[in-house]
Amino acid sequence: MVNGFSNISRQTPLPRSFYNQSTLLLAQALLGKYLYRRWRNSFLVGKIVETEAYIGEDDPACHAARGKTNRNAVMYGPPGFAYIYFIYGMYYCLNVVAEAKGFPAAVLIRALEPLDGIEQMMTFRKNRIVQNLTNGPGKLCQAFHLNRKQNGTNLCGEEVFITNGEAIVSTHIASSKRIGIKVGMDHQWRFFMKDNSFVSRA
DNA sequence: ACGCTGATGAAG
DNA sequence: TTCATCAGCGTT
Repeated sequence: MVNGFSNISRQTPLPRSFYNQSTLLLAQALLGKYLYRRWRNSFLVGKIVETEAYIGEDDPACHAARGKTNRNAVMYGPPGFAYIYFIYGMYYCLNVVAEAKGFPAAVLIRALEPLDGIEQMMTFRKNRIVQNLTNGPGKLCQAFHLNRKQNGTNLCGEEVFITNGEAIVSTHIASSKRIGIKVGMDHQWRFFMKDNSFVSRA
């Protein structure tokens, strides 16, 4: 144990092929996976426990609903890259680009269960309550120090990546309407772990 | 329930 | 250039 980090050996980043699949399947497949963020030769690590799918130009809630712009360009690129955008004047949200190049879709990472580097997360969040570090999309970006500099980052690289994590039983996954949007409410495209206390809301 | 905060993109 | 909007959070 050095500087609050344990010395667990990290797993191998998931390959690009993992991200090249249906956004709805990817959103569920990401549950239980581990998000790694390199920080000063150590890693901040969290288990993904809540996601949302945003799928193509026909999804009115998707940032690509009005076509390609500078802001959403990463979503139109190849899968397995980070789409990070600034929202509400003060927060960032982390998305994982899904599906083949040219089709704009992504999975929003909405909540994590902190696993390693918790002291560093507390510093970034200015909050010492573990429960309150990563239970929301803006919060987890603050805890993992993710911002516009990481927009477009290759998730098969060294700085930010996702590993196999833990196997999840499908019966432990629940779905609901997506949170914080006013359109596209006809879909249940939010997925989360039942009974995990780090999910952003019940 | 509301204020904070600023990038975004559509309208003019 | 102006303006409403916004995939959130913390405090009331």
